[in-house]
Amino acid sequence: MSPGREAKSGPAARPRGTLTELEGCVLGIAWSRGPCTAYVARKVFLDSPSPYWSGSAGAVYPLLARLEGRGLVRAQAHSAGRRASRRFAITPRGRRMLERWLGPPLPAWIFGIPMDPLRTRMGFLGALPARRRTLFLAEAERHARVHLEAARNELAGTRTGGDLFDQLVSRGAVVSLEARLAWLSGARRRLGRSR
Amino acid sequence: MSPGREAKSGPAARPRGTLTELEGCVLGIAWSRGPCTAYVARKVFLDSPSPYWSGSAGAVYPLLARLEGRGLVRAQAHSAGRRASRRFAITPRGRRMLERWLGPPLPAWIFGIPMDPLRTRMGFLGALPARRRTLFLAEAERHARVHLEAARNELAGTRTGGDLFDQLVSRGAVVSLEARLAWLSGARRRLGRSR
DNA sequence: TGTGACATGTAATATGTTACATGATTGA
DNA sequence: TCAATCATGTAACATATTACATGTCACA
Repeated sequence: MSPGREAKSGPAARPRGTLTELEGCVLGIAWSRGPCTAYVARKVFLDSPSPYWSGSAGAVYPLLARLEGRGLVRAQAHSAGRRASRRFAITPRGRRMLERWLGPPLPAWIFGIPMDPLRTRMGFLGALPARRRTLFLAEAERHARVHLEAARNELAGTRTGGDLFDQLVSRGAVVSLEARLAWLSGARRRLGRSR
Repeated sequence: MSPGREAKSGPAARPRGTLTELEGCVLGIAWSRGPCTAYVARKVFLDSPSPYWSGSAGAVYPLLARLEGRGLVRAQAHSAGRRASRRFAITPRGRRMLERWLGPPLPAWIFGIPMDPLRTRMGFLGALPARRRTLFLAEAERHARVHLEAARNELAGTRTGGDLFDQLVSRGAVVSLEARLAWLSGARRRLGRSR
């Protein structure tokens, strides 16, 4: 009945032959964009509306060095203009690892309830005076609408030009934000009634 | 139009007077459960269907020591049976910090598109042969149904006994899993058509 | 008397963040 | 020529994970 728990991808003694989420993601970028520089990979995160990864240089450059050390990408010298640079191409081995990371099978935690900092806070909202609770929900709903709008524009953009899987990703973001907005509205009504 | 980006809570030179998500959460637990031991706080994560935090001892014990050092909780000696133990009670200062963490105002990243490892993978599904893509979606949908069922049971449980905010949290998990399931079904239909 | 669950920690480790340093390119 | 942006890194750091060590309790 209960879906159960399993070790999640993270630091400290990570099993050999696995990838962190960020590593899998960067490897996927190297696959989908073809040979690309570290900065191009960073750009994906820097431009992404999802705040989960910052795309910080301190994450991406060492990560690509790590993937190179494991033989999952290969660096090619590449001179853009006068400046030396390196392009990372996925290797056949990297390709196999990417497929394994994509699954199936997938570790169980992947399917668990995704983290949502708003939901986390909702559980402790009783610690706020009623007036601030109302403000909390109003602010959350306002921002949720803005983000939903942005995600819908993004989806419209991918419909003309992006590939099918980009569309599905954008669609996933939209439905998740729609669900959150609906949930917030429900919470506001619920709390309004029980005031 | 675009919601923009902002520094997220994380390690390295975190601004004074802020809390990580896990710290805020544990502080909230100390508030909602009243004075409680570290193990009670761990239990919340260990028993939670959300895989985001493991509730590992190595996270929670040092975290509570940190909160104590900042004067946000106070440890009371407490002998359960013969064994010495410590109960952590939230202080007035901790209470104020909790309220600040809860917001409003909240940092912008809180409202961003939540992380979803399934959505991340969807973007690279083109790297799999069509047959494995189908398996991926089938497995994902199957697990999604199981988790949704569990979340609905959880929600039913909070309706009889839990407080209002616990209900809202459970409800949030349900709508998020419903949205994900609907999205996965849509993706399966979409990929089936374009085969 | 021993086995397993409960409970409290510590140690070692990999990760990703902020902040910084540096050089190239663009354009006002 | 100066500033801003693009681009490639490195350094210091806090965090949370796994794995381990240890002790207590119930109960068979």
